[in-house]
Amino acid sequence: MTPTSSPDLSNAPIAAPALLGWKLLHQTEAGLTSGYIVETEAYLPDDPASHAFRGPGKANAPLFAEAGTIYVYFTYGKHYCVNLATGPAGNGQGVLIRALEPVEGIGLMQRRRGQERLEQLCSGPAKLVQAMAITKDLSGQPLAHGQLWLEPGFVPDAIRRTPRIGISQATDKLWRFVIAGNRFASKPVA
DNA sequence: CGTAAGATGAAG
DNA sequence: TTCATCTTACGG
Repeated sequence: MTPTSSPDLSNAPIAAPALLGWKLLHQTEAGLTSGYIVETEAYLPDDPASHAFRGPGKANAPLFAEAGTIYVYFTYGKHYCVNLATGPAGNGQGVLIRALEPVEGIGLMQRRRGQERLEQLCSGPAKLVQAMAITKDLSGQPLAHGQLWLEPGFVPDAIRRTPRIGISQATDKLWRFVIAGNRFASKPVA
């Protein structure tokens, strides 16, 4: 099976595993950084753990935009995380990008993170945002070549599903997707 | 208005 | 296990 030219973002639980293996790229003045997506989570409109659950607000509006819109949120007083909106416009759902396998701009990412080990560079939703220097300015914008965009990578041979990390509601749903055995995940799974 | 809790990470 | 440190949502 070969990668298609764009991932299926029609529905979060489909998009989340479909995004695994895709390369996420970010271009800044400092340089290009990129990595293969190795861990994602799906969030749905009627999902109490989702930022979209209580309807559109100031910060979460991009989740209700058309598929492929970038949603960057701030949390815990110091961290940013990045999502891609999925589903039709008006439907609040998306996929949280939780970990990357570093590919390009590794030196730049190491400097931004103050961290040498590749396994710790992008092994968490806020880590990869820091490594790639993704900012809230991108929230609400579409994926765009030369800014933040996706390119085909590889097709994972095995994907594991687990409960999502860091939530207190809907913990029974298996909406976290990880490439089996990948050592760049936030919490690797066999 | 005041306040609590949050899709986290790093240090102790 | 604790704490940093800010935004938003919700209660009074």
